[in-house]
Amino acid sequence: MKLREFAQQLGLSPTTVSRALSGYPEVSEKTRKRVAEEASRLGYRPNINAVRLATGRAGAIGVVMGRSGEFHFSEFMGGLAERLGTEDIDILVSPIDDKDPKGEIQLYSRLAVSGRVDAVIVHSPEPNDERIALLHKLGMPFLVHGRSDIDVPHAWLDIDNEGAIRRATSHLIDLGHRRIAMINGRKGRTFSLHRDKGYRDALQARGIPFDPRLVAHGNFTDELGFRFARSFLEQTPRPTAFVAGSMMTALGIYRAARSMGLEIGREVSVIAHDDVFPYLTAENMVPSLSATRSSMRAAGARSADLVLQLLSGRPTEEVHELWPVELILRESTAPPPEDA
Amino acid sequence: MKLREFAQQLGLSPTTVSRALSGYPEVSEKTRKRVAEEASRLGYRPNINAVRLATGRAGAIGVVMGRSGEFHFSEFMGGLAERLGTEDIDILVSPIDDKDPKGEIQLYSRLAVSGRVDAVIVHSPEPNDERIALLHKLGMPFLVHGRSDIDVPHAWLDIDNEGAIRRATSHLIDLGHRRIAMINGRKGRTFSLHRDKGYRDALQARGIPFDPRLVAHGNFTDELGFRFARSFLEQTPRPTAFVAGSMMTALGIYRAARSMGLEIGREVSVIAHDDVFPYLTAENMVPSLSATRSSMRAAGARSADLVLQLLSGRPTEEVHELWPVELILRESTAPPPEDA
DNA sequence: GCGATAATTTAAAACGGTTTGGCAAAACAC
DNA sequence: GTGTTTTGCCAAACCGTTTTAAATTATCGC
Repeated sequence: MKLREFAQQLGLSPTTVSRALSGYPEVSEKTRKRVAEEASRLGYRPNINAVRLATGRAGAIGVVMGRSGEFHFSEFMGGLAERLGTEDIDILVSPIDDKDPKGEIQLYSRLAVSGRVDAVIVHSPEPNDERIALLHKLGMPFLVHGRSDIDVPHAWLDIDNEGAIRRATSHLIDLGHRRIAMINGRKGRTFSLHRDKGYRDALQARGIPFDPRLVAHGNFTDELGFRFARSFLEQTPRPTAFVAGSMMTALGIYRAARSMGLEIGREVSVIAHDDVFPYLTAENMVPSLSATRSSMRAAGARSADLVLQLLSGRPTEEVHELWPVELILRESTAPPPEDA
Repeated sequence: MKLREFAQQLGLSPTTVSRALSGYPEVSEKTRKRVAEEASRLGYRPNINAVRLATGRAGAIGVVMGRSGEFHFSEFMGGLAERLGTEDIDILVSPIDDKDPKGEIQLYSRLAVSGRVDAVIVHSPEPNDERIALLHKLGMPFLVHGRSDIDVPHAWLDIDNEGAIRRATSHLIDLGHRRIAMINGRKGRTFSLHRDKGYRDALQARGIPFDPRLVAHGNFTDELGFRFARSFLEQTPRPTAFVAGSMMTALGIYRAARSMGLEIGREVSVIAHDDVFPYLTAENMVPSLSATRSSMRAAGARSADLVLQLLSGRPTEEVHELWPVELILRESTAPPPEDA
């Protein structure tokens, strides 16, 4: 049913009906109520594409999905979708080929120009992120999940990676560890840099020299966790503790330690970052995994909120949110063995 | 820039330009080429919402995302997005609260009525799936990822769950196992039923009685894998082998076996289904995991293809695809120990 | 009860394309 | 050279809303 017919049945003009449904003040309460009732009775729904054309709004926000190791992606999306489910806003997913770094910037460009989204979310930014510069230049509203040092105003939601890793590392030092390895995320991403900084600062605060041979960067996969952990553990003296970037990395570290006959929580301590997944929990690992924790799903939900705020006019400079990260100690952390 | 202005610059009518860009035959090759060139030179792009309004097409396909344990979701989405990236079709993600089974059918209903999608993808169907009946009734094109026994024509893409599990189970029997436990997916889903059938048939073919105490159903989480495996292994006599529904389940089983001092690949054999994730690979587990394997990402990409075919008029009855599943034997499977 | 003001409602013009039906010009048959 | 097709292009109608500007009706002060 079209607006025209519907309005006719009500004995009103299309204008009034439209205003009534959109909650404009120029229509009397009585009329509004009648319109709302009849609409649900007769099942009238405005044609979404006509609305979008007329308003110039796309009614969607864009999310760019990387190709590799994005297991936290569905959690973030879940949160996003959860929050947006009640609004009339869609989520538009675009894929990006990780291997072609040029392609990504083009993709954002297309996304912005195409008018299919009202805003986009940028993930895993870099300190000087081209995408942010581009979106700002194009005037497309966007929220950064993470942060950037770039000299361009941008709204962001980030977790306190630096503080989390500083605390985790400090805790390991408190326990007596001196050789602490760090398996971090992809080089060049802001969150990796922040984590690096937290790690270094914690060491420095206790006068422990930084050893580049104990730090590795890479995607959050079980395989890299294993390979890096393995190569670190083959050094002499070997590290007595690990700080790791993800649950998958932690799985790899557990595996590596086990493959070398080392007992986690006694000979090797591990703290990893946990994004909180329903299908793999730090608490259930054996031994249970000490973790810095922050819910990816919650971040997704909040991101949706913030984007909506941006779209309804809240100034970019106001939208900065830094979330604290919990440190949860479990069995995988303990003082180093006597002989280490 | 609008079509009007663009056409004017070319000295053509909007009609001709529109046709030229859409590849209609009524326009000469020379003109078409000129239009295409100028379009990219001047950066003209049709307004997507105007196109959608005029054509009545939504230009998007819908995917409903469950809330729990959906770690394979991002892989499927990745495949989908990859294939759809080249088309002018968006992916629209809608969330569903798993706890409210009534909500899901309503969501599909809204999705279909709202006109925001041209087609939807239905996941993890049941033998008599309400959603399928609904979509058929509403005349909304849809592709089922999985299959249903329902008496309603539906296009589907499925993997041969039954055959895969039959082979896996048979292989374990060949190795000498007699007490084989099965940790399957959620009860009531077609794929779980198919796997159950494959399991039972394999047993029956060898005259091994079916023991309901060796079968469990539930979400694909590490935790459930652990709990079920643990309780099975506490039985006497205990099972000597496991067939499991997912990588996460396998992690749980590994953990359970280890927690009871049992060696996987010697005292306990395991075969799990592997959807192929970049961040967690069966080959890298210790011991490496024997698996039935089928790429979720490939299924996503192919699903996109099939949906496009449906939309361009291919009859539903023709769109049925059953994918064979590889069985890859690694270290986690071996003959049962002598004393078992 | 009248003019002024406020509260409602409406007709018509966007929004930016696609598509139908028609009309010249060019190509063809004879 | 005439009548018939075919080819290439165009004017106008249409898709279903929102929104602007104007018209109507209700309310109010006096």
